[in-house]
Amino acid sequence: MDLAESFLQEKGFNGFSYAHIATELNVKNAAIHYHFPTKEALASAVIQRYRDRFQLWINNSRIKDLSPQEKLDWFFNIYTNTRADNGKVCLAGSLETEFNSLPVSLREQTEALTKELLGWLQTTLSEGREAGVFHFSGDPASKAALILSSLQGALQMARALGTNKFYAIVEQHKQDLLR
Amino acid sequence: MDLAESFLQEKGFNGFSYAHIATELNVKNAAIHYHFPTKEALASAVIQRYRDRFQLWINNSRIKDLSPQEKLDWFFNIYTNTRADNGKVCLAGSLETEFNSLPVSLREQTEALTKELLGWLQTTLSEGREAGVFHFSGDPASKAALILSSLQGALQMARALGTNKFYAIVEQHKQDLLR
DNA sequence: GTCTATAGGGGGATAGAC
DNA sequence: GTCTATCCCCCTATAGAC
Repeated sequence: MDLAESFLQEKGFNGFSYAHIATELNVKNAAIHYHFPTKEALASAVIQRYRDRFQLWINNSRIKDLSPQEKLDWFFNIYTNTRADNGKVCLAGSLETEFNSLPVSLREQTEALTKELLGWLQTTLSEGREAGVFHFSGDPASKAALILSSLQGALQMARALGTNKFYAIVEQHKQDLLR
Repeated sequence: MDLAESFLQEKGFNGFSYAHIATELNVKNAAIHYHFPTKEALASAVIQRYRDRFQLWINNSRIKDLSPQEKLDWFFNIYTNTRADNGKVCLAGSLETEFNSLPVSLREQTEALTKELLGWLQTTLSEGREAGVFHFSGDPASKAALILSSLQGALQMARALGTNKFYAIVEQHKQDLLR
């Protein structure tokens, strides 16, 4: 599952195969089919684990008790680390790009994951604006979608233009919010 | 080339085949190989045409003489129309997601396309800020990258969450700039 | 739980007739 | 310039031995 998750973020759903994983593990691809009968089942398990992990994080007091700025920094750092890790992209973004060729169960998982990321970000932005540390007009849901879409796009753009472009975008978001 | 361009934006480079195009045209795939010997050559021609088209647009007085706000609206409308057209995504975003599995010539084309989009957007943002109609702090290059990355991500996100989410992001960008 | 072997499909690309 | 026919590779998935 670790390898599948990495491949999903590095090559996309259509870009990796049982053979890639099997080779890395020094087993045959039939061994993987024993644990995950279909590629769809494998990817679904990976996304579910990813969602569970995020829920564990945001419900843990280590994150829950942070200030809005610290929460936002923590969130941005997830993406910075994703970029640093072999130029991976956001799991949600990767799946959305291939959405049209995805099995239905994976589309649902992708939708659920994206909504969970957006929901947490929206709440954090609301808290920060009420506390007077974030400044933006309009609906927190829209601002959250703007930021998440930009982070997804920034990780992709960094593949063509380099990591510095990604950093510039993150810094611009901070400036826009803290103005 | 029209079909290849559509497929690139709907299914990605690895998501379409000669057979798909041939079927639509009621010809055999060998006929396409006569005009474009490799898939790489076909995609490269499509991207080049896309770049040339964009250059024609921005150098045409119909766009060149618009106000900064009108230019930005025109640019946003390109993406709105892309979304309305079968849920396509940005060509640059599509290619960046599959960047790791792309032939070198296509990586270079992707990089060039992205830089051209960013360059025009940066210039337009600069003009608008100098004219006092756009408000943002920091480097126009960073703000341009933020907006472009968000538009790319928004088209992808709309596949999972619907067109309204895309509209909300565009409106939020306008509010952020015109505040 | 992993192996060998293989079925069955799709893909990019080419040869040679017309 | 398009056709038929085919090659060869990679893919997902399965059957059955161990």
